[in-house]
Amino acid sequence: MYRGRVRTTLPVIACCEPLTRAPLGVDQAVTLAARLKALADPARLRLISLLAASPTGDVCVCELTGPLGLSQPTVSHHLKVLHEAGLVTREKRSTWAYYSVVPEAFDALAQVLAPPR
Amino acid sequence: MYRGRVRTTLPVIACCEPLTRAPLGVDQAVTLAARLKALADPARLRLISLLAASPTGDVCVCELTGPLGLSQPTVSHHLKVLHEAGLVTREKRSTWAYYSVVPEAFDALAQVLAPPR
DNA sequence: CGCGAATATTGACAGCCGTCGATGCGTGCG
DNA sequence: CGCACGCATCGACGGCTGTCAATATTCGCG
Repeated sequence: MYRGRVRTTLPVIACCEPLTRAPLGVDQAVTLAARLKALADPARLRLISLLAASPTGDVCVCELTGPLGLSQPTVSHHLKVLHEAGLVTREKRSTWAYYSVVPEAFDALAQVLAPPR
Repeated sequence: MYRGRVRTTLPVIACCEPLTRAPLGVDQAVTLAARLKALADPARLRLISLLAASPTGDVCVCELTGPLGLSQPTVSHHLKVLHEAGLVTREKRSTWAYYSVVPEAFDALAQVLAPPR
């Protein structure tokens, strides 16, 4: 069974060929599903878009709770999930935590989802 | 709140720009998350790859339960989820049901996930 | 040192999800 | 007609998940 969270941060660029090549092994499917699951949430998608839309490319948590309309612990939770999936990076500057997207991860995902032909 | 399944089949090609443009509205985020959530499961990812790997492009349910190691009801359930998300089509021929992938849907997803720059 | 601010962690709770066995439904065949 | 087969649906169950309030942690500053 594939149940059970993937705890450690996923390898920078994870898996596999275009998804529509060979019949995806169990392990690859689990890994890819974990990363997609991290994305498959409205709040996290909006977080990603907010990070990407920033001129500087990184945003501190305090600027994210407002636009999302979620509590600070919840935002921290979502950012942690995204971080563990290797989709964002965290940089702490004194008391503030600045998050930014990892373009390579999204590039890899886009290629995996590339349609046949 | 965004809770609650998206019941009807999603529009053939759903949303939005590259995800890394404008700060994604709530509705768009919910729609996109629904489609990603349909993909974010190991069994369903393997189903997709099995469908895509078929020479004819379509596979009947009876040929899918074996490779996946899941019961027939479970496989039917996953195919239903994929169908409601607009990721696969179903065609019934007498007693058999043949499923195939919808390339346009994956193309759209790949473009939405395209990284910044 | 001690306070305040920004985050992270914990605990709790309600709702969703993947899985299976049992059952229903439609179709072709003898 | 009646049976067998392929598939979908139902009901149930255990585990996971998103959310918040409360609390812990870390850091700068006076």
